[in-house]
Amino acid sequence: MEHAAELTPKQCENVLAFADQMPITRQLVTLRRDVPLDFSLGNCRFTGVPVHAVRPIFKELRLHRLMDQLNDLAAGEEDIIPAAGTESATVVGFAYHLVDNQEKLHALAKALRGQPSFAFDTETTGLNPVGSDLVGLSFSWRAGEAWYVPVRAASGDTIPLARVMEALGPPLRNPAVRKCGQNMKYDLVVLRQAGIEVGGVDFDTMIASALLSPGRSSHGLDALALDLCGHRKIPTRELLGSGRNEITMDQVDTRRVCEYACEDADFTWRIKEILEPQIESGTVRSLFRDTEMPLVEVLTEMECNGIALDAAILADMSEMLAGRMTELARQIEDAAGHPFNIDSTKQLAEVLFDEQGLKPVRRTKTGRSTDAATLEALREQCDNPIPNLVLEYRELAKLKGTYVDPLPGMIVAKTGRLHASFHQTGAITGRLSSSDPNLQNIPVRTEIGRRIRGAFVAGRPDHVLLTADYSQIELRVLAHFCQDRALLEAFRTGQDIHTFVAAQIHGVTVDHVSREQRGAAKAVNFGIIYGQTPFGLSKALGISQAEAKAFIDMYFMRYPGIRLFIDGTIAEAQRQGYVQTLLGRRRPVPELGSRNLQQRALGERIAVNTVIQGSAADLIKRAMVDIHRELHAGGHPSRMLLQVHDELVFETPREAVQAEAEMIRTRMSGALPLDVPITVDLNWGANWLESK
DNA sequence: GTGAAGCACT
DNA sequence: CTCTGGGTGCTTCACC
Repeated sequence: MEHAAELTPKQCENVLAFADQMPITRQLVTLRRDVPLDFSLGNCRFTGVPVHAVRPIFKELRLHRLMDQLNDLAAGEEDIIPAAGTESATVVGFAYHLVDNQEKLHALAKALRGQPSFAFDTETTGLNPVGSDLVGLSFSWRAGEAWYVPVRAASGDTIPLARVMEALGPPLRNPAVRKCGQNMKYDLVVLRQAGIEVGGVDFDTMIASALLSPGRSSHGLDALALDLCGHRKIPTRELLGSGRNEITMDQVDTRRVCEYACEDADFTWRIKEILEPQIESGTVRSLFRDTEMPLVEVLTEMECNGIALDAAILADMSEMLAGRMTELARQIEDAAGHPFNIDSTKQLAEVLFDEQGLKPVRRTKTGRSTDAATLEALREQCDNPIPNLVLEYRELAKLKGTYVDPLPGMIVAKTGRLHASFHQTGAITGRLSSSDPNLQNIPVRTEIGRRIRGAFVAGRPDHVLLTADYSQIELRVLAHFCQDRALLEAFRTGQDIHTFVAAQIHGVTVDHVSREQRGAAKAVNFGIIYGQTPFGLSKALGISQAEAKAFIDMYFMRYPGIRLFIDGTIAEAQRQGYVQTLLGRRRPVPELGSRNLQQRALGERIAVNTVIQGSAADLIKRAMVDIHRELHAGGHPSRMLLQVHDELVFETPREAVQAEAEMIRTRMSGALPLDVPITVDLNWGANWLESK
């Protein structure tokens, strides 16, 4: 028997190398009969090789066509999977089962009901869980063994979805059966749309990894399987292709999806077995168990809820912006004397600096900067109209291209709403991030930008959007950490903190503080959080560096506790190599070990900022979990829609808004016990703009 | 496809 | 003398 295959010489080399180092303990499964094979790969010839020795070679090299041929060869030996409990200790292999009839389905469901815990994964038609359809589910509760249940396939019969849900729904819902998964929120959203609310959400490997190894570059399953298990997973690209030829999972041959999906569940289980003991014995146990894992379900619900958008408002804005941008473009090109692409920084730099003779302010890595700060400086230094026109053009282009035009197209047809993704491991500090679309950077600063917020509306009759903002949360966290008496006192007496600080620094009473004095105090207050330098402050306030330095010195003299906190935090980071937030979230700060002065300064800023920003993130996460529980306890009609770092947005019936606001205020201000009061500002209205 | 520049938010 | 605020995600251009 000879099976020729088109292999590159390099692949042949790999096969031979792999076959050579294939110890007998790497045999995947024990075949009932050995079928010696003679075959050739390219110009390499193999003779008398047992099937079971060649299978792992093909598998490791992802030679699916050859695997198919091999399976044909071994026809009649389908049942090569050792029955439970019979596998020998030397078998370290893969036993992946395709559940393609009712009997197998019921056997699986029965097995799942009997497990104290299992890993599961879903395959879908898309990357965004809302609006994607379920293609199949995979399960595993023992390393090396997994099951795949197709519910939607390109070819071949599948068991009707209703039957699958009937069988698998009970074990999935059962809170007594602990579930683990990789990025479980994704699967929870998918299954919720299929009518299943998964219970017993217990262990997310992605989140565990993020807490245990915050310095890792990736917490993806592929990376974890490689690093923790030494296993190179089938790349998704191999099933779906890439670019214009990309297909969806429901178009892939079910047997190949089975291999892929089972591998996901299998390795999720193996990784959970590795990480769980580390979580349970480590300092992050409570953070993981009491905050991050419960938050998975909160975010699942937020994503399913989505937020309504008034597309007509944005359509009007788009037209208005287009008109104004055309006008600006014409004026810019008139001034330049010829048409050019204003969006191109390279072309703009040529116009400004080569043709118009303006003096470059700052260099970028590749050329001369044309950013907003540069254009503002150019506007001041000459009467050329172009910088100012470009500034306005840029503002409008940003709003139109990033928000006004794309957002309406992202409304999910089935719900009529926007469903952003919130990423729990997105930010190294512990903050959430948002994407597809990012609803955490909707404009608010400029008048025209704010109008976009007006398009985010309460989507149900007689409802309002209710927003709850932590007031000065990072400064309160700072006050809590540094225990500076003056700062604590300011918050305890309910002062406007910037006015208060300005009054203390200038030695006047709060009612004698000028606008400028308050603005300067505010800039310094924020600067402390971000690790600002005299240079940065002087730029922010338009004062000299000497003045800025004097102001900062005065600040630290007035609040010596802050200086001690900053120095102590940096020293701790140097000693331990990492910093820690209120709830014990860690972040390594390797920059502090750098020989580069600039890098070390960055490390110092990172250390201080992470403690403050990360602790504020801990706080709002706790509040979200508490509020979610209260909402589910019953009697509360509000839905949580968005989180924007220090703000939560809810949709609430107008008649209940007062009571809901008070409940939310209580939960948010009581989320964690700080040594300063935590105040929450609540506002509501028909849209996000009115509720601010 | 990838990196850089620029900019929206907190 | 040089550098000079933490953390994200998205769009566009330019280049490979």
